[in-house]
Amino acid sequence: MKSTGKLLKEIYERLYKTYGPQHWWPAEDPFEVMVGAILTQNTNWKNVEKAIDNLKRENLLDPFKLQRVKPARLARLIRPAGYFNIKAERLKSFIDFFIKEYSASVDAMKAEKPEELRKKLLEVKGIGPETADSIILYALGHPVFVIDAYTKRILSRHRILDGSHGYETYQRLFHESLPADAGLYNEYHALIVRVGKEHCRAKQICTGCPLSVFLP
DNA sequence: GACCAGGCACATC
DNA sequence: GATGTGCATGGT
Repeated sequence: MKSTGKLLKEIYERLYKTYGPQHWWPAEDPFEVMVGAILTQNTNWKNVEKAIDNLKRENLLDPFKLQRVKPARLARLIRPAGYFNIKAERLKSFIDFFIKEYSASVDAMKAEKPEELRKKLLEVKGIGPETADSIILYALGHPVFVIDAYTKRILSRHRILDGSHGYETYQRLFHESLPADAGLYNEYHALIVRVGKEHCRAKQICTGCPLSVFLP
């Protein structure tokens, strides 16, 4: 019986050899990552890009401008990303937090200890564990592993961990199995999303999946 | 036309 | 603590 830690490392090696670097997060700067992290909740990234392009075109992709923009206008601009009313609210609540707590300074936010920052982010309405960790890893570069629906599905299908566990259980598994390396966590999560999109959708048998060699 | 996508909050049991 | 539901667009 192979240890889980070793298996997770082998899965990473195989994904990296198959797909190569994924160059995440696809954004120009940390603030754009934060906005994207909220907009991509349960939503295809292509739709998020359209919403972000709209904000850029209106020259609104800035904390202070977004704080001032009317909710109705914000919702209209992010419409392609879906759930636009609720996401407009979530963006607003995050931005209020970002300005109040860190004066909209990425460096100030980065100076916060990741565990403390995570707690604070989770108190912001509309930010759950995945969004918080996406911000901490992809916007700030701290080594925190991001768990998403694909991660759970893949671990479940490979009998590594069944689907009945909470977010932190999955995360702990990666943290205990891998070195605390932000570059590695960045690439691994991106690769999981890549293989998930191509081979591990909800109601799809994993045919031709590079991970099929690891199936029980 | 069904199904899905890089979740989260809230109600109810 | 588990389970169900609303939120919504755009691509396959």
